[in-house]
Amino acid sequence: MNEEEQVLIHCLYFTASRFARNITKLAEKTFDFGDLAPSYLYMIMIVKFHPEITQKELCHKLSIAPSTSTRFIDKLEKLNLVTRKMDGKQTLISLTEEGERVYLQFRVSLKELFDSYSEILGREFSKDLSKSLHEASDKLEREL
Amino acid sequence: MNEEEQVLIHCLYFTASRFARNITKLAEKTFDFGDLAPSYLYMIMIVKFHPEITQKELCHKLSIAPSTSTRFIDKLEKLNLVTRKMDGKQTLISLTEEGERVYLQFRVSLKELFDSYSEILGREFSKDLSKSLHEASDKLEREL
DNA sequence: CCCTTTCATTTGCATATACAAATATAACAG
DNA sequence: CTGTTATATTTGTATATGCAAATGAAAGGG
Repeated sequence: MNEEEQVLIHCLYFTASRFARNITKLAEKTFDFGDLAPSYLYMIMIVKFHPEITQKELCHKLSIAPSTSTRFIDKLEKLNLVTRKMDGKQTLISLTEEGERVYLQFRVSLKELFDSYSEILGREFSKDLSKSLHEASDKLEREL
Repeated sequence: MNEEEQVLIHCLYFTASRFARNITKLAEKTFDFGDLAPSYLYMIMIVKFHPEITQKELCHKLSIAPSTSTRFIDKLEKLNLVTRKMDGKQTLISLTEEGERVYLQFRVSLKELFDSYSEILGREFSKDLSKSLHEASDKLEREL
């Protein structure tokens, strides 16, 4: 194996970005929610489990920047999937009924996605990889 | 552990995107090349190892879309780091002398980045994770 | 040699995402 | 109660990235 390949295989930044692109492609194929990209659906899920969650908390749970969350919520609100409620400095987010419906569909798609990559990568391997990524993110976030 | 956390930890799409965001942040802190984002540097490295590589081959090695490669090369050419040579349908890319210099600096930064995440995540863990991601990407690309 | 098909690159357009600056609101010190 | 400080959100702006359509160039059939 030559030097180039060594670097490409061992650089976590490179392998992680590449893998994220590939799995995003798979997710986009699997989730068919019109113009809703996969990441919006995770936001919907978090809100489902935490009605009246603050925007800040949402950012934290999704590991996204506040500005990104503003734009996500703008879009979801326009689509009538969530509602904003101002509360002092904070903004509280909840699902609408339509949002609840989308959530249910999302759970079905999520299962499809899971089956889809499990078939390609192996069920155990996928599970372990996901767990490793989760832990690694937690550690990085603590340090950054 | 509740249902939400289960999903967030076990969905490879979610954990992978999140981790990619986090490690990108670290990479951007480490690589200080003015307005050159990390991904450009990988392109420079590939070209370093394969002078006169075709654009198509570059896309393949980096797992990026052709349009993305066009824009990357536009920028690198403008910065005088690579040259384009048209050859029939194809375009051949090579490094300029300035590009070679940037490559050398990049290698130093790459080592820093490696040390940086190794310290947070552990050397072996990082290596294994990177290898897993590499293999998983290969498998996904074969299927998609 | 022209016409059609094929392949590589580019361009137009759209989206996710971030950072920094601006804004809005609350909290606190005196 | 007022001025300052701290915190949450939004807005302006920029970049990476992709898809689909357009372009350009070669290759092959007649």
